[in-house]
Amino acid sequence: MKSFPHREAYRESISKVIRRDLISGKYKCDEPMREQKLATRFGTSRGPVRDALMQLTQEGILQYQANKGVRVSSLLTDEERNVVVAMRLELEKYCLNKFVPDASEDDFKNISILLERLKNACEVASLPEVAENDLALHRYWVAQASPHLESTWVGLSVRMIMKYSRLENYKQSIAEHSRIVEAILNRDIEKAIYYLGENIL
Amino acid sequence: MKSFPHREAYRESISKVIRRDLISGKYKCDEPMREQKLATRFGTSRGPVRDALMQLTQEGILQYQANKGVRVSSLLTDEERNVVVAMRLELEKYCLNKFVPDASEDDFKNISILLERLKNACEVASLPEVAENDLALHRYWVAQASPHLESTWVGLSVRMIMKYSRLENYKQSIAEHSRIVEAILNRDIEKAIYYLGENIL
DNA sequence: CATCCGAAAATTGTTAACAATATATTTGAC
DNA sequence: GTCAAATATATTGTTAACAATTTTCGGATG
Repeated sequence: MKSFPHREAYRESISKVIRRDLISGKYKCDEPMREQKLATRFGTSRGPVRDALMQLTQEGILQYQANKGVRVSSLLTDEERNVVVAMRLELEKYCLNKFVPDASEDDFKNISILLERLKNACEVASLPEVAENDLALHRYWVAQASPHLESTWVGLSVRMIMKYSRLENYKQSIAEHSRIVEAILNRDIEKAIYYLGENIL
Repeated sequence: MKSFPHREAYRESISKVIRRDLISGKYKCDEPMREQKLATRFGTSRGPVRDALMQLTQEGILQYQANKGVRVSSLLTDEERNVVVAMRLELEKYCLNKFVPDASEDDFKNISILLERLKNACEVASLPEVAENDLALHRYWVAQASPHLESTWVGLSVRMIMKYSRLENYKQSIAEHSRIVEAILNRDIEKAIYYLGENIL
């Protein structure tokens, strides 16, 4: 039994956990993130933790100051959020256009699974779970259509979701995503993009 | 004489140099970047080099594979580039709208200096210099208007410029930026944004 | 000659110790 | 008691050594 398949799981898995904590509001705004504390929490040395923190800084949800470490970044202003929304929508529309015609049966199956997971999370009504599965679903077609732009998309989406999450409308979230996925399964690009526009705002 | 004012210059300065090298095509596509080689080149250990490489990876110009390090990322497709252009334009329009009304005399002076530098670089006709000063000028109003979105902007802009640079039209670049800056100095937002749209594409 | 296997080399991933900086605490003068 | 300087503590930045993985290369085998 291997404890880690490819060693590089560390950086990614640590940043994933911290990202989730940030989305679920576990850290206050401007609160400093201490490397040693996180390192002991994750059972590693400070190295991989620093990697993860730097990645999140680049995504924009943490803020770095020389010799002072990173703090939780202040939220976007309403105007900034609008810009981010517009950019994300632009990006994701392109991805759907690209993804829908070429999608395989496997893709359809994967999307259905992700939608199911989102539904479950919504029924349990656990905000961080909902956020994670919401992003995972969208991320799927982004990654398939354009690996190049995936990291850009992550940065935009996470910060958009942190500002204020409509995600608390669990029923609505289920309905919106069901419509999008249904349109995709029918290879109806127009409809998929239309419902996407209703979902992302 | 201090050898480094705030220690954290390393990460930033190293990534700046590597970014310039990448823009000027010093590395072939898919070429692996060896950490030790870079470390000796910059006279540091591998640590700061890894930091810089990870940052550039997050910007999207390098590509990471577990246990294999980073390679030069393949270029955007034409379609992807169009999306990136649209996103950057969206972002930068917002920044100009925000920046122009509130800009101080110091801001005007700084912009004029940056424009002058760009002109000089264009006359020397050194592509990497032109690219750097082009980005530095645009970056100024982005940073002033929205520090939150600065790193997002950097990622978009660098990848846009790497794809194919209209920058080789040195005369045109000077004219375009002169017009933008002139409009800004007159606090004419409409015109500034109009000329920006002509410049970014 | 091609190919598979294994050892050696090169490279990345992680760690702990050390250096430099920032923060908190104490001390002392007034 | 208050403020400032000095000291101690905590935290980040860097490094070199070690561990794990990947790549390279030589040789045995068919």
